[in-house]
Amino acid sequence: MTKPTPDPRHTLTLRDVSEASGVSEMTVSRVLRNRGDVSAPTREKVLEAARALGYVPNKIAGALASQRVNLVGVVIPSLSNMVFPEVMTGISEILDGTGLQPVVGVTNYLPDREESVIYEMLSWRPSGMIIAGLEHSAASRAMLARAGIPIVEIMDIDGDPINHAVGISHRRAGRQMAEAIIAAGYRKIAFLGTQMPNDFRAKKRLEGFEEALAKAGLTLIDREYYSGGSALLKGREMTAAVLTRNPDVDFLYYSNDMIGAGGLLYCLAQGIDVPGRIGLAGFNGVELLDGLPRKLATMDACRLEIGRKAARIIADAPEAAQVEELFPTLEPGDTIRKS
Amino acid sequence: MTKPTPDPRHTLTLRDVSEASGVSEMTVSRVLRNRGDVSAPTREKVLEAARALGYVPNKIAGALASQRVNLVGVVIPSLSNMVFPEVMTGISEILDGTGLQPVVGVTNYLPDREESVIYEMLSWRPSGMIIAGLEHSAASRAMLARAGIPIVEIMDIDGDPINHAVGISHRRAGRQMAEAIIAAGYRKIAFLGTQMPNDFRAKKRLEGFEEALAKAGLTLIDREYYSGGSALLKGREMTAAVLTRNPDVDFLYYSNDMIGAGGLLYCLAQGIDVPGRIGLAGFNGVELLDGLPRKLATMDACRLEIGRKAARIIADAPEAAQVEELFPTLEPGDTIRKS
DNA sequence: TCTGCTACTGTTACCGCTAACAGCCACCTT
DNA sequence: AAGGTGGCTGTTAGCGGTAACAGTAGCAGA
Repeated sequence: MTKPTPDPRHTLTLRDVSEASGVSEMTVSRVLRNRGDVSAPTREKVLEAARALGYVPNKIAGALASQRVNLVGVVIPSLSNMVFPEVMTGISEILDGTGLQPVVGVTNYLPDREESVIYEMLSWRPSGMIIAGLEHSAASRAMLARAGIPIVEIMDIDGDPINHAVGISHRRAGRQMAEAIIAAGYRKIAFLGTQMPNDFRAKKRLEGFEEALAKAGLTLIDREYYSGGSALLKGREMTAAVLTRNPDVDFLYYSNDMIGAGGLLYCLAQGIDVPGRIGLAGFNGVELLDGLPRKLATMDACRLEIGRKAARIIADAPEAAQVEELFPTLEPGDTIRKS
Repeated sequence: MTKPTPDPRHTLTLRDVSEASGVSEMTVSRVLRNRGDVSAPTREKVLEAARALGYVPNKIAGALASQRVNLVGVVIPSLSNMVFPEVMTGISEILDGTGLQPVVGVTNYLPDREESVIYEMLSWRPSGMIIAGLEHSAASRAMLARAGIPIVEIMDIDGDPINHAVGISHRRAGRQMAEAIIAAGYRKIAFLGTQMPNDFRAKKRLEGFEEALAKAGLTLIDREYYSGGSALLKGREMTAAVLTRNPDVDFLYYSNDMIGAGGLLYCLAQGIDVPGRIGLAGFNGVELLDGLPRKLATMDACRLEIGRKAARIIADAPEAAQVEELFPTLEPGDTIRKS
């Protein structure tokens, strides 16, 4: 319970260290950054003084003078989604070796908020930006395009990137899942997903899904949306609703694993034969699924790898814009009949 | 797929806007910050020019000149924990109205990493710092103490804060849970938790728990630790292991809800009578629990409120150090016998 | 002995913005 | 008419570092 400032003096600057060690500020700066030649004894003296004083460099001044900022902005829609923390892990993993540091901004799926987060971040002149999705306001795109730094849009590649992009085709992912379901013999298929008008990737998956259904002469026999609340619980509730409305449905396609898991638990509790009577599938490949009584069919979104590749692009800052497509694998689990 | 810099010129500065609008840089600065008196026509002209050019202010220069940084450092052990995203929500909620902005740093429960994250953050001279836990290296404590900004340690209050603190007593939480369990008539109690040597809060809960057991003349009849992997799955596995070793155990106390949920699913699948034959309890009150077939007993850690209060302290920057204790409520759910 | 080079340290001029203060003008006031 | 007074705009001097360049000393080679 000490006071925050035990020492009444001003915050320390290079000058303080310089005076304490008897060399110029420039030499102190060199020692602290490990740049240029400094004799061993001087270096020792300086480090000693800096340590004794508890000096912490001022990066604001440093960045202004050197025109270099070791920050990478990362803009994502949500932290509670389970998927973005994993992307962050991939990013940190790569950035850790480069002296670059990620700074996270959260948009809550709101375009306005995204715009202000981007603006705020750019005003700190980061070395690069990583942003989820390809859909941004015109102003956001313009800001990013003229920032003069590498921009990487992640998660999705179905669209026109500002600069670089790393992700999967959600449209294709939806299509693939539909094809697998149809091949397994299911015909009365329902969709259950988020209401969120701004979850463009879920929307694209559904588009691809319906496209493939149409090609097989099928249409969704029901759809159910939710927003907010406990995803697991919503999964149960929505599943109950669909099964009541359409007792003859034979497949439930969920827009994410969490609600899929809720649905699975519900079906099992009802004693429904899964995957015989009803099949289930989600999307994402969250590790949570490993602990369920039965393994939910899903598709891995390559989150870790997306984070890694995006960070690598920022670190390398290649001249030419690149688009890296990753290919998610369909994991049939135990909730789709073996055809 | 445009190039990142459509315009070959240097990045824009106040001077560019000033020239474009025919007024001094100072006036532009005033308009852009909404500070001081500027005539309506001038303001219009400046805003127009800034918008047309796509000017984004340089906060680095601004911060250096004004000695004010609208950043709040938030240091947490992990993002995938489910608990910290909620704390972040509380923080953002309050900070949103103040012009302050949170910047997250993740330590992965490593003291060394915590130290460097703190150092890095302080070097940006934030307006305040929010840090999880009371246990930090001597160097970390020293840096924070002499930073001259409000420091709020969150989650825990069993210890000696550097400055402010907001949290619950985990020792007391453990004790309370033990008392409830004993009161319900359980006697053969086992603990299942994380191995993590640096999860001090889980450790304190266990201490409090054992303390209360001891007072009733009981000791844990078994304990099982894990690290890494899917918590839900680990919960199943550990539960199986404990039940095999000690078929007569009658209560399983989990260090978090996720493994508790795994244990619950396992017990239900085995047809074990919960809470008759075996009782279960976790810790945290994660919303996931709402979707389980049966509601797991738990204790709410007040995460949202902790985030809010911490942010409020930073925003108000009170002179006197304050310690705010919150009191978690025990939610018996359906997995403890009604005594 | 003088030159040239290397190893080390210091000096100067900013980086882009803002605090503080200094005008200037129109309009009152007395 | 002299002296406020407020509204608006500009000037100056940094903020705390770093790039670029300028010494200085010591030593090897010619």
